[in-house]
Amino acid sequence: MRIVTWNINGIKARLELLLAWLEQEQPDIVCLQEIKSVDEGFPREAIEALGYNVETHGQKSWNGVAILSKVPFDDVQRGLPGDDTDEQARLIEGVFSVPSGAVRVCNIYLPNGNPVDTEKFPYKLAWMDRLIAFAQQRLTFEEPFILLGDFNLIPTPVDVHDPDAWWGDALYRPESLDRFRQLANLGLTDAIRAMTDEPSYTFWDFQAGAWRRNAGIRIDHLMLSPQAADRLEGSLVHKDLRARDKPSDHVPVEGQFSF
DNA sequence: ATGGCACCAAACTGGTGA
Repeated sequence: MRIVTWNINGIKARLELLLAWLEQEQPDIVCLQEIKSVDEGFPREAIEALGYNVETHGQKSWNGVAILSKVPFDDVQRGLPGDDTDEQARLIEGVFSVPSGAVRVCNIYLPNGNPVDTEKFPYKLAWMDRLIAFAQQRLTFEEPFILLGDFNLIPTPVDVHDPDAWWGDALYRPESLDRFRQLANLGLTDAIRAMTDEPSYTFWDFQAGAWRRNAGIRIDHLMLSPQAADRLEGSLVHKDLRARDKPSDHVPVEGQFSF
């Protein structure tokens, strides 16, 4: 089973590229972030026509997440628990049946957190604290659990073209990294790092010739419970998509599993 | 080098992103 995370930076702006890529690659489950659309505006029919089931958790203009799956959904949950006042659409989770049992796939768009001297940064940290509690609960199921998405977090210096320039950014500073390590130390395996030591960037800014200079960062991750990590067969960053016409600034990141 | 580019809502400019 091929499971993908992709921040598409606007479903309306990226629909043509998404449809062509789905037809070409035929992934089993695709988790999208930053759909920037309300549920009613999401082009579900065009995606369903390619054989996918579609579940969305949308929002006007910003944020928004969706899961596309060839396997039917057994269950869907929307929103990160722990703060009833949080109205930002940043989490959707699906449960799927596979021959060996159930697979739980949780798709997140973790807050960016910049600038750090605004309320955006404490919001990011509080969101991460809630995510740690959520993941801890999910891990008690002792089942294949895949927490994937745009984490807006650079795990190590290998994951950034210029560590000194980025140090202090909300994506790469002690408060953010502490929480990411707490999350990983619950027992989650980074699917890319389990397979390669190469930098494996997943984002290149639209600005300043970042793609041309390979000035990238690795911020899109698949984090695996032990039961999911045991089934990991490979991983892949679809870097070629960054060179297409009208690309997203993020590329798809794929985990391959023996489910 | 805080600007550069791209998206969205919806004025023809500003908010947001990373």
